[in-house]
Amino acid sequence: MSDASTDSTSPGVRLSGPLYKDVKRQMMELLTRGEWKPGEAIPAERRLSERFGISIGTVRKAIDELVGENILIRQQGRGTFVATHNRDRLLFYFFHVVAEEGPKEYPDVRLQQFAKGKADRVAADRLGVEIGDAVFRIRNLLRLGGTPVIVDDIVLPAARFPGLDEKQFRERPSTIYNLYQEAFGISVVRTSERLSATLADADSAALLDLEKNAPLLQIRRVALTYNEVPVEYRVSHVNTMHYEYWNELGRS
Amino acid sequence: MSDASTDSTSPGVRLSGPLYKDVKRQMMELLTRGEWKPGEAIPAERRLSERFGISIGTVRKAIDELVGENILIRQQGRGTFVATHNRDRLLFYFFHVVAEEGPKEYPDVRLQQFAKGKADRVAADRLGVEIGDAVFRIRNLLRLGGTPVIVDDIVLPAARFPGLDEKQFRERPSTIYNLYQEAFGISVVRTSERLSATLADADSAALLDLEKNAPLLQIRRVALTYNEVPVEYRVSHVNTMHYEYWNELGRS
DNA sequence: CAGTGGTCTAGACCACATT
DNA sequence: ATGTGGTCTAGACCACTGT
Repeated sequence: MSDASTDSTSPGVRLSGPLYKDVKRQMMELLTRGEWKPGEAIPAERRLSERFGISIGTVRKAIDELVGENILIRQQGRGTFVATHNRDRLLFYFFHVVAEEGPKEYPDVRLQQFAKGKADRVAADRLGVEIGDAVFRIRNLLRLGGTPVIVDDIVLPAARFPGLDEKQFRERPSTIYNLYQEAFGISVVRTSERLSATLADADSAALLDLEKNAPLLQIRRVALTYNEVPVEYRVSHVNTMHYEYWNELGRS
Repeated sequence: MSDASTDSTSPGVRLSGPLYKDVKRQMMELLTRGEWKPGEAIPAERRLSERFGISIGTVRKAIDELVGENILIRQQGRGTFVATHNRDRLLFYFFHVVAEEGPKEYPDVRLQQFAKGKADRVAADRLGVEIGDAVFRIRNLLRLGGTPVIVDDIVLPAARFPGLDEKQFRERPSTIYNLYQEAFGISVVRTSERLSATLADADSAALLDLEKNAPLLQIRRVALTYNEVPVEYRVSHVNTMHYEYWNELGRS
């Protein structure tokens, strides 16, 4: 219990710095390797403290950080679970388009296009692949309150989504990120977005039931999984006539 | 030092729930009342644990939460300080307009207008005051990389900013939020923003050196101080030709 | 009831900054 | 050398969930 370097759960070597950071890193490896799967409970804190041969408080500190990054979820009396992508999580963390007044709505997603293609310069750069590498291109139209509000153009690196087909997108029971997680073991943990104002092109205008050159909010998003690895590039165009992009600053 | 209910630093009554939440609440009161001032160090953790008659770990947990809300700042070996508004903090937490490529820049702010007026319906609603209450209206033009990029229209409730005048805005040495804090004891802790796409009106177009009806990113921001009290309403219009609004989701 | 996470304690020692 | 926050320990007890 004392020598971590001979423990099967600790493939890495204890290098330096705080012990709880090392424990956190080891837990991340278990997650990345899929030994702890989304939706499952991880071992109890007491058990982990015994396994790692450390104090329970140190285990808690490691878990605290993973909970803070929305990778684990604590539930008093039940256990600590690996986070899954459900509707509520999407709505709470990743979907920031809201009505001017009233509660948050979940969008009605309709697939418009599904195609295989090659990565252009921008997508390759954002996804960390080579120009010309195989990608999937998906276009979705999102409705809120019954009217079309958002056009999503998604680019996925084909190498990470082997066998992805249109059917999976149509039959998706929950969110898109849930599909990535369930079917391909890819958990989106964080996204980075860049927003700008543009004018509607003919395509977007038609889909969103607007005049050409109407003002649209453009969102360019990169979705990242564990260890900051990019897995999706998405360009959204939002009609902000009745909906807006909501954001809070200074929370962390 | 042992009985919190007779201690001058603990005016409230211990009601229920976790002890550290109560300690946090008491520390918030000290901050709100100005007994702990921005830039100053608060008493050492050991001293606080003695003063409150509790364990040092419990004090740390209360401080942890305040640090997480950017109200206190820990510095190992030096102490724990009440957060101040300097350029770096603004840039890091509250200024999200960045160049498409390259590092973050601090904007060059130029005052365009300063006037006293009455709150309209929207401003009154956002600021939690009555329609017709006295307000200050400030217009700033912000330059990045030498060119005008943002027009800020700021509304401040006059009641909270007694004696504010144009001179203070012109001679401001640091950020606007620093002025609020230094001159009026108002610490902006968090902001809530709503973004949409609009077309430039004649005024904005002239200031930003654009054609009328050019697409602009509109940001409507409410700035909040301790306990979610609104203190500023601001509408920004951003030319996103060469700069964009940057955001990260899923961090917390 | 047993098992889980949540709170709280009372210390020890470490890393860092200042004097 | 002193004082600060940062880490880590080894427990106790509480609050909650499920059986």
